[in-house]
Amino acid sequence: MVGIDEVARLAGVSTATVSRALSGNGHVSPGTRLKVSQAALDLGYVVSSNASSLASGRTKNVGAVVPYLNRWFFSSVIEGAERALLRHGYDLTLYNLSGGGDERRSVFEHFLLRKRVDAVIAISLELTEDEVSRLLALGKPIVGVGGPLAGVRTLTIDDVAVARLATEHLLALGHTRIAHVGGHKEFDLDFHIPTNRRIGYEQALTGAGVPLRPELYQPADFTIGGGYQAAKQLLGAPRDRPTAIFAASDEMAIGTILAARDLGLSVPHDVSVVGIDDHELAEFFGLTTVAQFPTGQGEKAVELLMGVLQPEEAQPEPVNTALPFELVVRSSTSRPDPSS
Amino acid sequence: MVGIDEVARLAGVSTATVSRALSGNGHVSPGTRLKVSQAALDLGYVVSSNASSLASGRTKNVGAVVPYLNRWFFSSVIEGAERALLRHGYDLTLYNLSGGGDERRSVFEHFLLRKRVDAVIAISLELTEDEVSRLLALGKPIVGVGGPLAGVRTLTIDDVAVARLATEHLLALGHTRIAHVGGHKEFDLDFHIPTNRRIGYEQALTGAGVPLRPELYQPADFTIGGGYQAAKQLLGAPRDRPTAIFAASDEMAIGTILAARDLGLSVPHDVSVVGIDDHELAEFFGLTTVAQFPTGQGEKAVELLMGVLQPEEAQPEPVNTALPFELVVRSSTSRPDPSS
DNA sequence: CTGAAAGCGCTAACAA
DNA sequence: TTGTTAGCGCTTTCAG
Repeated sequence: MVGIDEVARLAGVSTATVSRALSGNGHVSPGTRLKVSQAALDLGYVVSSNASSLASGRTKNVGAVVPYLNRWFFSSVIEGAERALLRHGYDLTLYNLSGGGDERRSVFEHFLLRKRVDAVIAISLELTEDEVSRLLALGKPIVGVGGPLAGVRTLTIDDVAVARLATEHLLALGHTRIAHVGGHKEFDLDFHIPTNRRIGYEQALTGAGVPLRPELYQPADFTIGGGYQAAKQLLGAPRDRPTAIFAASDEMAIGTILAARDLGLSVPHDVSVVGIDDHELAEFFGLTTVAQFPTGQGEKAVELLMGVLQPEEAQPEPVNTALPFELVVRSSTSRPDPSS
Repeated sequence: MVGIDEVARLAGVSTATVSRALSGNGHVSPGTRLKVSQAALDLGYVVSSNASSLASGRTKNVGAVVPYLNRWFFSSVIEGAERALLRHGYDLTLYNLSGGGDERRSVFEHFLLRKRVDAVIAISLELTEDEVSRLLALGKPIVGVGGPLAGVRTLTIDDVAVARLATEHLLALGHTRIAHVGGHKEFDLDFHIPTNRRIGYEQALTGAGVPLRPELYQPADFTIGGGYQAAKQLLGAPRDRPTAIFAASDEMAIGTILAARDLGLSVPHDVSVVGIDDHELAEFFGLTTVAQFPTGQGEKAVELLMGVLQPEEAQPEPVNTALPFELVVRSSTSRPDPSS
C-alpha cells in the first residue's frame, strides 16, 4: 500500500504539499501540483479515506436511509443521489430499514453515529425529533426527500397540487363521475401522502362544482394488485359506474387498467385512468400520469447537501423546496363516451 | 463527541481495556466487561469507525457494485446483502455503474481502492482480470453474484438447468410447440445468461425428442414491453401458433401474457406461459415460473464474505456455489387445448 | 487479565 | 508557496 510519503519523496516535496496538491485545499504552485499528481499517478497512490477522515473530520461519505429499496421510487431516488455523489467524490452508504423496528433503532444508534457519514439523506421517512436532533447535534446535516420534516431541509412534491392536476385533467375532458383509488391509512403515517392526494382530488371536484360521492373512493396499498382489487369494486358497480378513475400511484393505476380489461371495459373508451409517478411501466400501459422525477430528486438532495458541506457561497436555500411535476398525457384518458 | 478515554475514566480502566471489552478482541474479565459496557452506554459512546479502521486496518464496510439499481433483481440482492451485513455490524457502500463506462473506471480506480471497504460484492458484473487482480492484490476478497468470475468466489444459478426445468414443465404438460423469448445478444456480455437459458430450453426439447424450430425463437430485452413485442410476433403467426411460451425472465413472461390477451388468446387455455425469477409481479399475473431467490443470494454472498473476513473456522468453500431454484406452478400453464 | 505506549496515514496550524 | 510537526481516536504489541 503506497502512502503519501512515498509520493512526497518521488515528487521531492513534503507530505503536506502532497496533501494540499491532491486535495485542492491550500495553495500550491502549478508546477508542484503537476509534479505531485504525476508522482501519485506513477505510484498508483490513492488516499486512505480513513486516515484522511480522521485527520480532517470529513468522511466524504453520506448515509442514505430508505424504508424499502425494492420499489421503483426509492431505488430511483437512490440512483440519482448516488450518481450525483460520485461526481462530487463522495460515497453513498445505504441503510435500508425494511427489516423492521429493531433495525431502525440499530441504524440510528450505532451506524449513523459511528462518524462514518458527513450527512444523511432520509427518503420518505418521518424521522423522530430525537433522531433529528441527535444527528444535528453531531453536526450532520440532513436532507429529507418525500415529505416535510421539522427542522430539516426537505424536498417534496406538492401532493395536493399534483392530485388536483390529475383530477382537473379528467374534469377538463368532461368527466364528472370520477372515482379515486387512494392509500390505506397505514400509508399515511409518513407524510400523509394518501390524505394529501385525496384532498387534491376533492378540491378539484369541489372547484368544478362536482359533488363528492363517498362510494367513488376506494383505498388500496399502492401495488398493482391492490389497485386491481379496488378498481374492480369501483367498476363493478351495477349503476353509475365511474367514467374515470384517478389512482394515487401509477402502480395502482396499472392495476386499474388491468381490472377494467378483465371486466370487459375498454380504456379509455369506457373508463379513463390517470395515475401519479410516471413509473417505468407507465409508458408501456399508455398511462396518463403526473410525473414526478425521483432520480432528479436524489440529485437535488445531493446538491442541497453539498451547499451545506462545501459552503463556497452561502446559499440560503428555503427550508422546504417544492419539486417539479408534470402532466404526461398518454392513451389512457379521453373524453367520456357520450352514450354512457 | 465522547471518546474512548472518557469511557475508560468512567469505568476506571485503561483505554486498551475498553477497546478489548467493546470489540471482543482479547480477554477481559466478565466484571470489567460489564463495567465498561455500562460506562459506554451511560455516555452514549460509539466508536469512531475511522479511527478504528485506521488503527486496525479493518473498515467493517463492504462495497457492493451493481450495473443497475433500478431493477427488481439487483435491488433485491442488495436488500438481502444489506440486511445480512447489518447483522454482522457491517455497512454497505453502494456503487452503481448505470451511468456509463467512465463511471466504472472511476469507481474502480478511486473509490474501491480508497481503503474504505474490506471486501467487494459484484452483482451480475463481469469484472476484468485487471479489476479482479487489483482488488485481490489489496487483500480485498471479492464475491460475485450472478455469474462465474475467474479467480473469484461466485454464486450462480445454473441457468441451463433452470431453463431446462421450465421447459420440461411445459413438455410434461404435453406441449410440443414451445416457443422461447430469449435475450438479445447485448445481454449476453455478462455471463451469457440468455445463451445458457436458450441452451437449457434446447436441451429439454431435444431430450424429449422434439425438433428445434428456429421460428419459435424471439429475442427481447428483458422488459415487459420487449416481451410483449416478441410474444406478438410469436403468437401472431397465422399457422402453427405455439401452444406454450417459455420466457427467459418473468418480466418478459408478463409481457407475453399481456400480448396474448391483446390478441384475444386466453392464458393458459390457448397458450401456456412460464418465466424465470419469481418476480414480485409474478403472483399477481398468476405466472408459473422458476424462482430464484435474490435476497437469499445477497445474504449468501455476505456469509461467504464473512467466512473469509472472520475466519474463525476455516471453511474451504467451493469456488462456485450453485444456488437453489424452484418451479412455482401458478395458473399460466396447463395442458394444451386438445382442439388446437 | 490489564496497562503503557507506539503507531495507523493523513491534515492543518504554524513557521519559514 | 512550502516544510515541520502535532495530533485525529483508536488498536495492538509488549510488559507486567
